[in-house]
Amino acid sequence: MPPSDGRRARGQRSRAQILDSAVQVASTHGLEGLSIADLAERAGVAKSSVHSAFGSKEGLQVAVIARTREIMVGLVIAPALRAPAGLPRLEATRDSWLDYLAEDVFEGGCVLCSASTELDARPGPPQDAVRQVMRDWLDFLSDNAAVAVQRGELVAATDPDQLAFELNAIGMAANWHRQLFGGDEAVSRARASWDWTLAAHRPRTIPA
Amino acid sequence: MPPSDGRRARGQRSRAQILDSAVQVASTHGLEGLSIADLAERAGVAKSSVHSAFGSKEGLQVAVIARTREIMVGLVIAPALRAPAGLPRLEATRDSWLDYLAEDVFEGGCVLCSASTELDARPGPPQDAVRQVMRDWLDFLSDNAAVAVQRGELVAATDPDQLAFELNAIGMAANWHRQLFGGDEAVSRARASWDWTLAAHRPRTIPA
DNA sequence: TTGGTACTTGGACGATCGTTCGTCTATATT
DNA sequence: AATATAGACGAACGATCGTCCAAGTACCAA
Repeated sequence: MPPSDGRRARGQRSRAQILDSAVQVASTHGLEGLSIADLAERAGVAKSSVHSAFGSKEGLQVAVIARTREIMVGLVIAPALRAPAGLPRLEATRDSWLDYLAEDVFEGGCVLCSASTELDARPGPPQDAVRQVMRDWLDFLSDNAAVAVQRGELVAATDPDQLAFELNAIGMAANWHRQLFGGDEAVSRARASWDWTLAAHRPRTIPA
Repeated sequence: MPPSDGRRARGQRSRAQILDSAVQVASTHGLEGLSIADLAERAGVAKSSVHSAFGSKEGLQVAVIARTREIMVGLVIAPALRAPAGLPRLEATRDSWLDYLAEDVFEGGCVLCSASTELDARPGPPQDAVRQVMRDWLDFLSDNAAVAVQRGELVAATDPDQLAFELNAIGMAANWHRQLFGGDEAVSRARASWDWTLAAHRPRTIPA
């Protein structure tokens, strides 16, 4: 409790601590619903400390987006990268993503989903940040779809960008449905949709 | 300018006027971003007038949701009802919905899409209102899918609720993608996905 | 040991928030 | 014509917002 450790280390640790609770708050109250005073109280520090740690509320929002990206990469992308690029990696992404949603990592659901919707009409650095994150995410899906096509795991007629659009739509809808209506129906439906969609693009297979 | 008309009529007209601009503001700044002072200034009335017209900010939010539902019904549901129930009505819904999105009726995109995401972790009357609206919407899709199955327009193996989940996911993703990235790519991709998905469930047809 | 740096703190700033109140006027009712 | 009412109004409420500033303190490097 007393500041026996280095000020620098303590500062960064404090910043990370604030950020983690900020991510949780943002998942339920949105990026605009973040309150510096509230975060300070949660972390047990002065309000001005929170402010100076991020420069401004906008800086805090950008930091929350960056931190959320880190978490998402660790929980969804990293496990998928253990599978070979192409169709296996897409299937692994399906599993890691839906598991991530089913486990309610964030109290209010996927922060990137809500943040990208919240900011989609409000230009500025936070919007730029979340747009880039989602762009990278769509590219990740599209790139693996392209590899799958190249390897013959999916039919040549498959449009990688179109497939990425559809798979992302299903996952985001799963988060939306689960948060709004509750239960496990959303995740199971999303899994069925991913399976169905991928199967429909496989060669030598007639979709049921 | 001078209040020559009836007070009652003027009151209701003023309320409707405020509500319409509130819907526009909500599409960009969210339901929580609504400011009574801002709406009063836009309508040229006193701040207290706006407040008393809706009772509270929460009442204003519920009224905005109800008004948005009316607009959506008029622009999306009503045109679709001119087509026969079942597959034709689903296809008409695809057209009216995607046209509605492409025309940018709301500056910040579909209010129901953003509101349902914004409120999905904040219980209360506004959340109840938007949940019911979305429930009705999903039922509308599901009911027509069921009719289509019953009439043999879609294969018997089709799960109406599953199909409604997927079609809704595509449309909401279209709104999301269009708002975040701009352009017409989102709408055209959504149209292709609707077509593809419906075609895949039609009998005697092998999806390409 | 001595500066300089990094971080925290409490206090205060103006602005804006939703809300409440008393009052006035034009309308509707009788 | 007399009365009740609905709507709009301006002023002010306390609370909270993000931001800024001056001071204090523990760390680091010289």
